[in-house]
Amino acid sequence: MMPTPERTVDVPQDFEALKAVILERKAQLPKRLKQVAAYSLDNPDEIAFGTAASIATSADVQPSTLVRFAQHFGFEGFSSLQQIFRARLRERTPGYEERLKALSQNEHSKLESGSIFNGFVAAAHRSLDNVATSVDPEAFERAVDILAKADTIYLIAKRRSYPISSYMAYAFGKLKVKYQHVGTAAGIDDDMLAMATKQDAAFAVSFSPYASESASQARSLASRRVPVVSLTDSAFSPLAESSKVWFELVEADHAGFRSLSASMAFAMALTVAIAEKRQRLADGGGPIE
Amino acid sequence: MMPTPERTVDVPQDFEALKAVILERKAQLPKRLKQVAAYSLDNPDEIAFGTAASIATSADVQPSTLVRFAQHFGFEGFSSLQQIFRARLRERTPGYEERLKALSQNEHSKLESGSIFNGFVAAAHRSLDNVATSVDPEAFERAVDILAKADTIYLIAKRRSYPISSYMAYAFGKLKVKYQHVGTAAGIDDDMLAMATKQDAAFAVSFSPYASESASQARSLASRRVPVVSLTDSAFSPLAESSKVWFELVEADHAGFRSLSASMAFAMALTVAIAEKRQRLADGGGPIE
DNA sequence: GTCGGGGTAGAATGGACGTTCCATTTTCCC
DNA sequence: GGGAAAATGGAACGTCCATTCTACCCCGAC
Repeated sequence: MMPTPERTVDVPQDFEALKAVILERKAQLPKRLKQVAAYSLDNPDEIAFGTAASIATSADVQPSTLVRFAQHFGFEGFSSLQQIFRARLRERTPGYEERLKALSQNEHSKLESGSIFNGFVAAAHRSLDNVATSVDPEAFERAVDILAKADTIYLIAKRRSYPISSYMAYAFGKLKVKYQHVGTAAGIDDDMLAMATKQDAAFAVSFSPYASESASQARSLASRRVPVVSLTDSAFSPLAESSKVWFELVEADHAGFRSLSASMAFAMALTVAIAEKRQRLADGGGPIE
Repeated sequence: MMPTPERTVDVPQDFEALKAVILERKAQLPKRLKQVAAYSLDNPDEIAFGTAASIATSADVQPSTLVRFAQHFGFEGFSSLQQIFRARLRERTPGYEERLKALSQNEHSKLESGSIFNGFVAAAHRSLDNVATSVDPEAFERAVDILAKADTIYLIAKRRSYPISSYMAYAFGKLKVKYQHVGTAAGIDDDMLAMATKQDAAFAVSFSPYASESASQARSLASRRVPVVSLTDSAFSPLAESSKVWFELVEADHAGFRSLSASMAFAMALTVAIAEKRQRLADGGGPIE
């Protein structure tokens, strides 16, 4: 009989390790065990809370298969494997709602401004969460493509959107990407835009209530076949119709003041992605490929 | 005998509701049940995962007390109360690390720009998390106080910080707070600042590498007893020494590009808090109180 | 002082749980 | 195609669980 104690050393001790091991050995697992492997990674919460019997039914295997599965990975039985799944829920970093709730319970009661501060942080978190799922990566790729190929990038933004374009202007400067910042000094904007050609491109940002200037400038550029990429907050935005690619980005708000965090993160990502693509186009733009 | 069905209507169905009910009735609970109430709110995870026996030991009561506790709140038995605690963990919004990990597993492999995008969103989240804990609410309160009492607020920011002050300028305009935006057109800045008096105040933003102008402007204002509030990224910032209140805010970065999300959220909160305090000062500034 | 009733502890109970075992089926190698 | 080894299904088992029940205790009312 083989002594058991030494086996315990390489048993996964946390969920990530377990997941890695399962994934690694999944292919070589027998049919039923593979079934359990798939189920366990797809429904970790069920494993954490369910009973062997209920999980077995749900995964369409026998309870004994669960035990064998656990033992295959070095656990003593199903129960000890289940501990890993429970620990995962215990230790999971709490959602920011909870973190901020905890925060506001501590600080907010002390000082009124604290709640304002927490409110904006929370709104920013929500916005970022939203943008992470709502931006279509393919559209993003197309936008990067258009702007990376442009000779000069025209940045169009007024009022609330202006901080975004001014960041991009700063970053483009650092990254040596040719740009024109439209919206700075009134009057010369249209003259500036009149010089744009098909070889250029524009990036326009406008949120409701839409600045009519931005819309008409975008329209004018589009009519002269200058490609326009835009960032706005609604499909009905006047910018959308003039744009080759456009992104809908709804910022969360606190007390009616909309966050800019998601737009900012988007702008940074776009800026860096453009610069990076330019780099590659410049390097690979020669004879090869 | 009283029919049971109607009792089920006011049984708490989620953790928040349960918590509220427990808190509400806690004071009037018998000794042992109060003990359980305290334990359950302090160790919700234990309730979720433990067995009645283990929880009873840990809370230093009898298992039967747990059952009575559950029944006191309208549950059929301890197990159904436990479901509430389990659901709480199940439905807890996952940490954004997990969300983004999941996201990047889907999208990133498809498109390279996706990873840039996700990276910036993640950096922004991290920044926000950091700022939520690092900003001292009392310092924030003092900053609000100084700036709310100022006649004119001078906004000082260059380069990377400029988008932040330009947002504040926009918002102050909307909120009818008198301000001067320093850093727009070169040359007239110092003339503008020369007009500042003790009745005014300044808000300066500068991150490393610090713009020497911003530092010297802040120093000049401070020497003339114009109160300065500043936002910077290090205790060694030249701004700190000139400031009555200053905030250290370290932004997370992705690929070397620092986020602006936390600074932006901070700026928004400060702006709105100032405006709100001004409102109150104006209203309550009269005879009463 | 004792009576009554809510509160509690702890043993009793019945059911469900994880696990084990073995007969059967499947897989793969000779 | 036969046979051994691995994999599987399903029943059996002993344990531990949540719950119930009953006796006891405490504490205020009369």
